[in-house]
Amino acid sequence: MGRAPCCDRAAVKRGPWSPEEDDALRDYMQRYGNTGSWITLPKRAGLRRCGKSCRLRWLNYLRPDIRHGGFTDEEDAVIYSLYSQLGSKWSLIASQLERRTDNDVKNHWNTKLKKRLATAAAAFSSRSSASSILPLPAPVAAAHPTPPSLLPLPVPVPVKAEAYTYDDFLAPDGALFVASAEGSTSASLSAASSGSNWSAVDNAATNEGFFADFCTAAASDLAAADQYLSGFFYPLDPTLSLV
DNA sequence: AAGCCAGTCAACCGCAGGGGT
DNA sequence: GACCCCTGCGGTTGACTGGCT
Repeated sequence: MGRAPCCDRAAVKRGPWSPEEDDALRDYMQRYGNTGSWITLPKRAGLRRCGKSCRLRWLNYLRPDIRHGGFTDEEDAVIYSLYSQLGSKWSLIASQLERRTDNDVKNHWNTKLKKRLATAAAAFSSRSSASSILPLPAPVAAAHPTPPSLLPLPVPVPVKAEAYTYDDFLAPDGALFVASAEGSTSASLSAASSGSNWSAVDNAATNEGFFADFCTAAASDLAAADQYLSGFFYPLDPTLSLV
């Protein structure tokens, strides 16, 4: 037996909102706010809509304090970094971006960022002299459990302006960082405990030692490594990993 | 000009979880 | 503890749009 629907589907309008409906909801929210429940709001506002639909319309579109589209490079950097750590926690990621909604961030990721990342990964895989030993999975393919130590996130997340370079992956003594965490799915924790703070590490480490292989391969092709890394993995502020 | 196709994004759906009883 | 109600979330769908043939 299925779950009871939240409203009478035959009695409510569905699909795109008309300007008149937008006006009605906006007027109501600006006059009274949602002092009751979303379920009862349509009746109070004179709308033939499901309460959930009203909530979504208001939160994702009509609310005055949100922006649509036009994601900046810095915002992209935050999204890449947080996705690499948190997976598809869109509301959490959106909360780290000023005036962005989870739906907007999710759409932006699915339509642009994910493809950009896959294209770059494929490009690196095909041109790297060491590509034969690189499994090169799509680095963002698998969402993984959120490390408890990463939460709660500071607001807003500080982000370095520049992207990673190969040098960022060298330990202070010049050794490759990942050499000490090869194959470990908790590489990010190792990074944190050793004073590093590379969000990319955890992401890459979820892929069966991919990152260790990558660094080994990259040692013979630094230019390719730089190109691959820059623009996709960004160092975060140390406090993010060391809560 | 018409048809096709890929990209974009608003909206829907079902589930999880919190709070109240 | 069990149940119900409601909100919030993430995955998915489908309408729309613009570019290409």
